[in-house]
Order: sequence, then C-alpha cells, then structure tokens
Amino acid sequence: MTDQDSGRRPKYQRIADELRTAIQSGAFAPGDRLPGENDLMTTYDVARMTARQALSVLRNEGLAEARKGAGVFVRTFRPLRRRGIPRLAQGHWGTGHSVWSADVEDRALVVDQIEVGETAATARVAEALGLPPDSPVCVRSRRFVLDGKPVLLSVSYLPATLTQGSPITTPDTGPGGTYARLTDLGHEPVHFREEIRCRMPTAAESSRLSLELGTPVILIARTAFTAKGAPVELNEMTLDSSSYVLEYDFDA
Amino acid sequence: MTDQDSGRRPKYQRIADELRTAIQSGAFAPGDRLPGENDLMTTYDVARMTARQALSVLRNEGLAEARKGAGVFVRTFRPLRRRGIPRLAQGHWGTGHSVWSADVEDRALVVDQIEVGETAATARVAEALGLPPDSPVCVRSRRFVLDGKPVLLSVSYLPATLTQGSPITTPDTGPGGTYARLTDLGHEPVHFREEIRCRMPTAAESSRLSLELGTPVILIARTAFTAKGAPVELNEMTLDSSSYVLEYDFDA
DNA sequence: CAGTGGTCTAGACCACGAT
DNA sequence: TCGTGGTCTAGACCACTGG
Repeated sequence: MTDQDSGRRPKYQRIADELRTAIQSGAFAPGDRLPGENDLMTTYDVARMTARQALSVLRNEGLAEARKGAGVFVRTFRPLRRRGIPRLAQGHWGTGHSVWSADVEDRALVVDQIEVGETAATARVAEALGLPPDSPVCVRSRRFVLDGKPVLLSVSYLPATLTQGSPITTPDTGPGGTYARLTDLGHEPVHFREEIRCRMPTAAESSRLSLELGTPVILIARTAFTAKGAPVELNEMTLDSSSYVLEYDFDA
Repeated sequence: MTDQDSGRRPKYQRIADELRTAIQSGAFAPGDRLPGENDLMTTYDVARMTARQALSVLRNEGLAEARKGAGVFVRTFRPLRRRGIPRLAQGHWGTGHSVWSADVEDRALVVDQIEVGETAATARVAEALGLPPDSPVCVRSRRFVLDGKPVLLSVSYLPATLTQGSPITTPDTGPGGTYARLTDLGHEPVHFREEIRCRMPTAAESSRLSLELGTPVILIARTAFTAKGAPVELNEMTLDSSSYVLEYDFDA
C-alpha cells in the first residue's frame, strides 16, 4: 500500500465507487459487461477477494449481476405497471406522464404452482379476516410467470365457512374469478385495503421468483370488504421489485 | 472436507440456513446477539472468511446487523403507517385489522436539510409536469427525522411559472403547506397519482437515511393534478423500507 | 479448452466497543 | 485491555459458459 490512503475509504469501496460512477454516467449501458475480477486485480493491483468484494457491492445494490462463466453485467429495469385503482387510473389525468416507463402487457402470462386447500388460520390471517384464532380458512396459492420470468407469488385466504362447496375451493374458480364467486354467494367485495411493505427476500422467495442478488421484494396485503364492512378475503402477494411499478390514483 | 458434501449447498449457505432457521423459530429474538465470526469458526470448523460470508448473507437479507466491536444482532421491524388516502382510510372498515402492526405517531418529528431553489427540469421531471424540457422548476428538498432516525427524503418539483413570488419558493410555506399555497394561487390539487417502486439504496441515500446493510428503499413519485387535469407538482420521496408500511384504501 | 465467477483456506493488521 | 467485526493478501480447486 504505497500510494493510496488518500481518504480512509476502503479499497473495495473505492473500486465500487468508480464502477458505479461509470455506470451512472452511461459509460456502461444496461446489459454491458463490466470489468471482471481478473481485470480489477490487475487494474487496481488488489487481491482476488478485494476485487470480488467490490463487485459484490454493486450486485447487492442491484446495479450489476454476475453470470457464472461469462462475466459481470449491468442490470436493466423494465417494470410492469400494476394499477391499484383501475377505475380512477384511466381518464383525463393525462397532461403529465408517468415517471417510470413500463412495458405494455401483451406478453405470455402463465399461472403456475397452483395449490388450493384448507388450513387453520394463523394469528395474522385470523386478525385480518376478523375470525377467531385457528378458524378454518380456504387457501389459494399461485405463481404468475410472465414470458418465462416469475414475477408474482399470491396466497389468498378466505373464511372456510363462506367458501364451502363453492368453486373457490377448486383450482379453477371460473369466469370472473374469486370475486365473482363471492358475489354469487352474496358477499360482493366493494372495498379494498392494500398494505405495502418492502424487504429483502427469503431464500424460498428468491428461489421461486428467480431473483438476482440485490433485488428486494414488494409485499402487498390486500383485504377485501363487503358493503357491510366484513372482510372476506386476505390476499398476500410477493412481487419481484425489479419487475413492477405500483400505481394508485385517488382524489383529494 | 471429510464429512460434509451431503448436498451441494456451499458451507456458508448451510451455516446461514441454520442461523436463519434459528432466528425464524424464535431461538434468537429481535435484538439478541448471534454467534460471531469466532464462534462460527470453531463450531463449524471453517475459515474466517467463510464465517463472515455466512453472516453477510443474513445481513444482506435484512435479518441481522453487525455492530463493530460488539457483535452481530437480530434486527427488528417496527414500521410507521403511511395512509395514502386519508379520507377513505378511516371509517367503518374496521372488522378486519391491519396485517402489520405499526407504531402510533406521538413521536418527535424534525424536518431537516431543507433546500429550496430553482433549476432546469430534467427530462423525467418535465415529462411528469407536462412541461417542455429544461423548463425552470421550483425545487423543495427536505429530510424527515423521527426520534433521531431519518426515515424519509422528499424532493418536490413545481413549475416555476406557478410559484413566482409565492411562499412556496421559501423554506417555510406557511399554514397548510405547499398545497394550501397552490390553492391560494388558483391551482388547487384535487387528484393525485402515486407511483411506487422499490430497490436497494444508492450510497448517498444509504448515508442520508442511515440505513443498515440489507435495507431497501421505497420510492414514491406523487403527481398532483388540478381539476382541469393539469399537473402542478411532482413529489419524489425516498423511504427507509424498514420504517414504513404504506396503506391505500379504495372502493371497487 | 480457456476464461469466468463461486467457494474456501490460513494467515495478517486495524479500529472500534465494552469492561 | 481484549474481543469484536472490517479489511486485505496470496494462494487453491471447482463448475460453468463461451467460442
């Protein structure tokens, strides 16, 4: 260590800084290959682990992704748009445009890993549905895959007393889906509450969504209410944050 | 490597798995100290870097945080609740309860790092406000600190032609804030669009929000529209995801 | 097959925090 | 002061990808 020490910033962070700046300045475009471990070792005269650490910083920031045997590449962000309130989202609020561009949806959607069954409600689920603990609930679990890329995990909980004998307890709920069947049963959902949070994925989520390192997940917990204010469904969704932009339109 | 190899899972991931399971089973509660590098080295008979790598997995998952000189500890999650649509959020949708608990807000809020000025709109800002590129815009930048912990960065953009000479161009906008002043000027915002995404923080964001490793940020871009459908404000917010749950209520 | 990233070892020195 | 995590070196073998 003869020259450096200018500033107390660790070597691996200095290297990461330079690469990050280069990416953000456009010197490396999305999809471009970045200098690899060997490049950094010679360029900066550091050990292998130090070069690796620098690259791992960028990966954990979601800026780069490694492809084994190929190299390290700048990541892209081309999200889908999920409209939380379709009724209001269209219309004449058109002078200003969206902040983040999003792909149009004329792609191949596959629903996957469907599991339907009945279990005892966890404390959280019972609370959200206004049921006593351990009440029986209908559980519908699915995965959504868009153009071969998994983007969304969905688990829906409904009071089992409501869904007895209804198509809701079968994999195919029929035209209009679960909400149409609830309406048939006299429990039409008219009000919704969505709670949103964000965190790093568990190993299981990371695997089911094929997530890159440094990709958070968005959690949406949607509760559906009837006109009487009774909760009839809790839908817990797990989204690949690199695939989604959420949008909510509302009036003052 | 005499015994292992049972399963091709790398050592550091196996160690991380065991610790993760122990955390999720409650063997280690939030705030508890986890086995440190030296503990793992002797327990699993691995090299220092391997133990470090196992712990770094948990940190990047947001499950653990390291305190230099002290140890590695299980993280906590006690979020604030941000209601996107206050008018609807109250009321009679009360049978079902929130999925995630949230602290009540009787805490000390400080607004910080206030900067107000005028610049040329970036392409993204101009697009959102329906302005020609490089149009002059009023910029209001702030940081919100709750009980000493920074939780939110906010940057607001308004067409400079609207705000000329108004208190909006000063640090203190007066009672009712920016929206009240816009109303005074005959540009009352009546409709809002919020776009939400999520990603890992930049170094600057991480520093301004004092984020732990493994903590994503939530980005909210809110556009405010007048009754005529003209956008009058773009507010870009950056939230510490470990401090927030977002909530949206709406009707079918 | 050559090059890449993935994993792992066995050392070292440092800055920091608790005692 | 002593243990902790933070940084760094200089090697090694492996699995995978590409031409």
